[in-house]
Amino acid sequence: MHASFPSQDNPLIRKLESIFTLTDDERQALQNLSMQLAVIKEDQDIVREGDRPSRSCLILSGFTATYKITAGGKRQIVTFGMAGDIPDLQSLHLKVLDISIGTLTQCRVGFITHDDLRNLCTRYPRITAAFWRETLIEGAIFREWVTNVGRREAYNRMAHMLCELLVRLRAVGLVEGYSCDLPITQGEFADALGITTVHVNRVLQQMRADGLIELKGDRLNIPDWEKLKQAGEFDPTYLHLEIDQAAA
Amino acid sequence: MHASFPSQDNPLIRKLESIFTLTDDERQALQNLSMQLAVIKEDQDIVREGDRPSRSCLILSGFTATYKITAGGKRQIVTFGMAGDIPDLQSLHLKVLDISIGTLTQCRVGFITHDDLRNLCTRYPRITAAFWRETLIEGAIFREWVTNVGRREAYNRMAHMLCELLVRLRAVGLVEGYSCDLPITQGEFADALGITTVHVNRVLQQMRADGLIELKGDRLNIPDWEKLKQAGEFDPTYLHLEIDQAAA
DNA sequence: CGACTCTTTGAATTTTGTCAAACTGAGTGG
DNA sequence: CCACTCAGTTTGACAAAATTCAAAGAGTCG
Repeated sequence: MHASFPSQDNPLIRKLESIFTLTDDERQALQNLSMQLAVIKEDQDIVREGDRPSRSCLILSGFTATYKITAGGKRQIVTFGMAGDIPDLQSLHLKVLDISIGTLTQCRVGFITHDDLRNLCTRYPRITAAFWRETLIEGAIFREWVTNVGRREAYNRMAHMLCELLVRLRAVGLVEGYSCDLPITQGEFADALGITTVHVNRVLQQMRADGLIELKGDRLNIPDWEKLKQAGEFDPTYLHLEIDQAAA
Repeated sequence: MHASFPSQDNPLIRKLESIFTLTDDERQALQNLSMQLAVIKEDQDIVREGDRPSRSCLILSGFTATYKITAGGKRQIVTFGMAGDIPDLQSLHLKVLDISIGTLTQCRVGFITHDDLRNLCTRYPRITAAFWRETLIEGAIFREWVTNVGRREAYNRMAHMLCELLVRLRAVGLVEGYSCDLPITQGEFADALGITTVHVNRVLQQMRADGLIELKGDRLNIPDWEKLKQAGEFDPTYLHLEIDQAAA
């Protein structure tokens, strides 16, 4: 089964080109990568901690959360996944998954076997480098999250996270101006920020009152990007985008 | 300039063999890797956020901290480095550093040029995989830290970090029984755990009173490993060691 | 013996969590 | 079309965890 996106609308290619310069050959090879398409309903786990998958999962549309459950039963979301991401690419080299990945919305995904990925990497060493780079950027995002959770108060922490989401969404074409769909509940933000739902709610209200955000239902609008960036102490360098789309 | 360790005492080989199975050829190639040796005093930065290094830094002995400084001037340590680690291996594929790395103690290090690393990877694709795997494990450690900082209280957070340090040190042969050198100050723990020095102090006292640890100066001893593991909800899976050295 | 860094202590304050309940809005089935 | 359900949001009062500030010990090094 082959994905049949025009190259421009292939989320994987679009994503990789936001962090790496591909040749025509490489773009074509990625275009020809076979994947098993699937639609997964919201609030379903795609993979679970402890799994030993033999394939990885490309997100074509929708949102996922990569998370851990502590022994005490608390959930920590360690990153959000969006179109173009392969949130379990690590499983190519780490046999046992140390995280679970669940959908926040209905998602269209493409499963790519590790064998196919390995073949692709063998034939195109620069694609190895591109994927490696992608996992390194993912690592950079985790580092920033450690810093965000460890060293910022809830208000600034939330501001920072919203900045990151906007920039990452813009890199894959999912932002119009300073507005985007953001189907993340307050409970999910809480699990990502390491605070409680109640506190997320209070912080969001304060941010609305301060004119930093307009957030209603699944829709986010940022009336004052500079102010939000400042509140979140946000500097997009760690996202390592080829073209710095956060300049605006 | 060549490092002249017998293979068993080459920290890089020892570290890679704790997470990957090397052939004799590959071991030899790593053994022959040329590096510029240096000794760096304690409390010195090796590299700084914003740098664009053309080489990476192998730690031969001593401890480092990888950290960020927030706009508000607070420091967050995102991981500790020890013998065998290449804490800025990422710079091979990410041009601009998003973190700084400083020494906690005097360190012996070996600088390896990116050109040499790239040549090695081209000639030995399995070494590419080994290095990639190493960076993926580093990513797994960041994920665990996000969870630790986000979802555990200070006491359990500290217990978890001590467990991780012991297991990682054991993997490179720096633990005798349940004792090791641990030249990390309370202020540094504070910056790693996302709490204050004062609070670190109170937590450590409580842990001592509970019989979880004996910590004096640079020396850590763990009289009751099971109890400490339980307090930290520690499961070493995320370290992805080849031989699970935490089983004991 | 200073000079220093690191550790320890106490009291007051702030941030965040807990608990419990009410409110809102979108969908469902009668 | 309305009552009902259900997930998500909002509110208030109170409690717990962690911070802040300030100062006093302890240990090490020159």
